[in-house]
Amino acid sequence: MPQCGMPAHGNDLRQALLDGVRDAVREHGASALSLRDVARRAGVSHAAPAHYFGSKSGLLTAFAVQGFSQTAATVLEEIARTAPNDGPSTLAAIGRGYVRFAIASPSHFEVMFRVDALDTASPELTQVTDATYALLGDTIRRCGQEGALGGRDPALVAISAWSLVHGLGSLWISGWLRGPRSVL
Amino acid sequence: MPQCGMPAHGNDLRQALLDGVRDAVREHGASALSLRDVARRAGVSHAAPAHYFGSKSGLLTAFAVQGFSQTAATVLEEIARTAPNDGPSTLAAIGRGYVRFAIASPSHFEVMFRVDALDTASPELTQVTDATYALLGDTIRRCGQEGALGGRDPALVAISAWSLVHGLGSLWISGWLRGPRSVL
DNA sequence: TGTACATCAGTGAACGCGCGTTCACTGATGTAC
DNA sequence: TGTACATCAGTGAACGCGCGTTCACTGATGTAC
Repeated sequence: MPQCGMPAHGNDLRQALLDGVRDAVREHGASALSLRDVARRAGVSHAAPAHYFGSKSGLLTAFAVQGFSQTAATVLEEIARTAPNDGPSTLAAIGRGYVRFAIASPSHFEVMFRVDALDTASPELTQVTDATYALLGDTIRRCGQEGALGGRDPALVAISAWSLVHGLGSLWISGWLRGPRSVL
Repeated sequence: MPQCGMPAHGNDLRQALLDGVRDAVREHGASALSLRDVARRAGVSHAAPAHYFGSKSGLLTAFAVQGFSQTAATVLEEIARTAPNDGPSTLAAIGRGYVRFAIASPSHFEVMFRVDALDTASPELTQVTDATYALLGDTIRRCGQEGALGGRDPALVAISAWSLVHGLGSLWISGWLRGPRSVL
């Protein structure tokens, strides 16, 4: 936390800028995001973000990386509080964690899948997405070993499971499942 | 179709502008879409879109309306070629149609769910989304009447079914299920 | 303790750009008589 | 057939704006001696 009344510095400012992205996306949507707005929210000059993140896509990529690792953390948390510890229970826990994160952090979730706005070549991004999704693959493989897939293709199970929770998170965020225009 | 070499007129131009949106979104993503680029693609002055659609959000809303009615058309087509005609088969056909449309028309699919860029108050939009999603509700109600829900809450079945196909379409479009960065 | 120097986080002014919208207009088309 | 008029789709110039990026700089902090 920055000292009271003082601008943030160092890692504080880095985090303050990422928080600015989160708030700006929540308020105006990811399409309308601007570096200058983010800098304004963090209370620094509009050139500061470039100093830390190089460019707008660098900032968004760092924000997406944060989102993926928070997703992993939420998922692991959900697994940890789950019993029994078998494959299908773990898979269900992953799903709950994924949706919980999407609903709790819609700005992150939205930017994470705005592929056209990210530096997809970023090693940090590659690493964190690989780590996050390895969890899913491992768990489904475990389900297979435990005979819980009933002969289904593990890859299809993975795609189905992921689609279900990803769609649920997306629809919730875009508002079709709640509010006055809810269709259900 | 406009005559060869001549600029489009009337409904032709309207359609040419919508086609311009489709191509621009496909090439640069929905975030980067500009009225001027769309007009350039349609071969008209940059003030022409305003003449037909009033504003940028008017253009995007018209594009989303087109997307929703094409979704409905694809779904109906898929239902028509399906036998038998019972609730569950129809539900599966709706899912296939939905995903088929998303993959065939990624630009439309993307804009349809960019809620923050649309005139959500538009009566045309309200009407076409209501009509599209009524199909889902009706079919699930039919499944219930046929005893095919096994006592499940119809609303939850609807959300699950929609989440599954929506997530599949979204993930496919954003590229996580295909290409060199495919995680599966 | 004091002096000189290096570092570097963050500044602020400047740049050129493409944007969405507005508006008076043009010129082709259709209608009335 | 010819003339006068109305319509309106689309033009093009102009507007003010906020944007992302660049860059020489400042000034606080830390280190060497």
